[in-house]
Amino acid sequence: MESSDLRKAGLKVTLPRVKILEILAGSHGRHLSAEDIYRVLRDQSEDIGLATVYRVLTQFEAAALVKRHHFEGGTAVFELNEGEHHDHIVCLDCGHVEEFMDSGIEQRQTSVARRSGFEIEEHSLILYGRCRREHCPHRPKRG
Amino acid sequence: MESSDLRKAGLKVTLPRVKILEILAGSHGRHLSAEDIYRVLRDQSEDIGLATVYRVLTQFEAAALVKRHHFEGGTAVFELNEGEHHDHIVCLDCGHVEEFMDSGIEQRQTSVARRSGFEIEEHSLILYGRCRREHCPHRPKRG
DNA sequence: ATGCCTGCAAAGCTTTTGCAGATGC
DNA sequence: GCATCTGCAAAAGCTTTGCAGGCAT
Repeated sequence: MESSDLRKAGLKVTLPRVKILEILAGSHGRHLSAEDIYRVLRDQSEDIGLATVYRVLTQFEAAALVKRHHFEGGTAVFELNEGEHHDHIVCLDCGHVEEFMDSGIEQRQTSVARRSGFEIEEHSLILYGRCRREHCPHRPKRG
Repeated sequence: MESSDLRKAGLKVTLPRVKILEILAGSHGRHLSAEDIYRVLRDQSEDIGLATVYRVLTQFEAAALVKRHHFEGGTAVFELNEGEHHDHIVCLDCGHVEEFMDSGIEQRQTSVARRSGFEIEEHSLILYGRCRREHCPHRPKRG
């Protein structure tokens, strides 16, 4: 994920865009909100406005460079679009997010939709639960 | 769905609450936003504030009288909680919502979660597609 | 040089909250 | 009578937009 991807998407290679891509790439699968990214930028002493973060993320989404998700709680989170589709399990205690893909679920979705006379364009599947790990601090906020 | 349900939930039987229950019950499965309900109330010349609609819906949700869903677009929609669980297919053209339940999907969700070390508390599954019906006007706004 | 980008501030939209008065039980 | 409830208006939270200047190509 680099500058060439920006060019390919018809976007000029600018500092904010490159920085935001880097942050998403370095998030190790964590799903970041606009505010999260903005905070990281400030920590790096980058002079980039929150509005720009939103604008860039929206452009990235339109260019299919990132995916936007609406987990519980009003704020959207973003992750790099690595190509292969997956769904999410979110821990209600610690906010930890795990990704999964189950072709059985995908298939049944398609047939359920067809049975109802729909042609699926996309879907959103989010499981909410408890991960019960040692590191899980039973705090409801994302770390 | 009547006054007794309110009492059972520890809520006083007041005009706004009864009216809102009625509107949800009379929506024939349509999923209404707070604003939708507020509009219906105004049409009925009921002098009930939008803040009250939100408050009542939140209380109803806590009392498990209604379910809240976040379909695409920032606004939440509500439906009566009739007991049996189901998921949703939303038409991207006309906003038509169909409900479904597939025990195969439910089962696989549980096993996928267990495999990841989670215990599922709840889930959100929404399919987005095109219903392609005669009545489907290809307009993106909810009718 | 030109047109796309950005920062800032202000606005937009949905939802929540504070408060004084009203209402159910 | 007393606690709960409601209307209004104001605030809050997330996100978008207008505008004037800045930067990539």
